[in-house]
Amino acid sequence: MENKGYTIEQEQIARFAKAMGHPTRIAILAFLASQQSCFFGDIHEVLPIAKATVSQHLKELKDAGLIEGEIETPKVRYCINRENWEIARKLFADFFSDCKMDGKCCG
Amino acid sequence: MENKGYTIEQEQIARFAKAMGHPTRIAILAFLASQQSCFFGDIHEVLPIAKATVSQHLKELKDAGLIEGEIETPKVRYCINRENWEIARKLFADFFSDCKMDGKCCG
DNA sequence: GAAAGTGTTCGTATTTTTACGAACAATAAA
DNA sequence: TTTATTGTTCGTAAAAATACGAACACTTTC
Repeated sequence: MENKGYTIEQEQIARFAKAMGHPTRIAILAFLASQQSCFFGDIHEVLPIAKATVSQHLKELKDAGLIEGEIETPKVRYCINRENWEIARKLFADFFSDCKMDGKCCG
Repeated sequence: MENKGYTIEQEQIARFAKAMGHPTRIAILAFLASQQSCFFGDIHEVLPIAKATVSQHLKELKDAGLIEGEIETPKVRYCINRENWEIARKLFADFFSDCKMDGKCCG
């Protein structure tokens, strides 16, 4: 249960990054963000992998908080989790602007 | 060797994200970005893991293009790769702003 | 009730990741 | 030449990630 010396923010950005660390999951997020459709079947249709695998990737994105799922019988609708999406956007933006390098490496 | 239907950008952002998908590597990047030091020994000193493991994480960050290493006998200096850092910054920023959701999920 | 459509879960196999100590290489110092 | 210092590489072990088909659950339709 101990965090091993990393900050909460570092753990959080790593968790988001890890969830985004696979092309399939990036494609899923991009598809959902594009608002073309939110149904599992349509997501599966645009991906070159088995539905069981798609389901698995969706679960990871959900566990990371980037999306949410909701049954809409007989289909399942997945959505970007807007709140966490904004948190992630900000975390990454801040992370990348926190580079103090002004022209060269440290002394 | 085939890309499986994902775009170059999707593959690229996934590659960056994967490299950032571990708290230790986020901590390393933050440390390097903070310009406190660039030497392996100092990086190792602030982390709770064996030097072999630190070296391994550094290699992954280097392979992803986020940092670069240079021998400065008898030490080794690691730096943020500014060019790719900027590419990554932009990729993530664009990715997160590409969410078309205006208030609710898709129809 | 049987059959079809939609996804999830299970079991499994393969690969990758993470972590460590020990051994190694290279230079500098004694 | 021996000894320290600084990191990398090797070998290995354990855990996690990735992918698939088969089986399952649930509703709707026939």
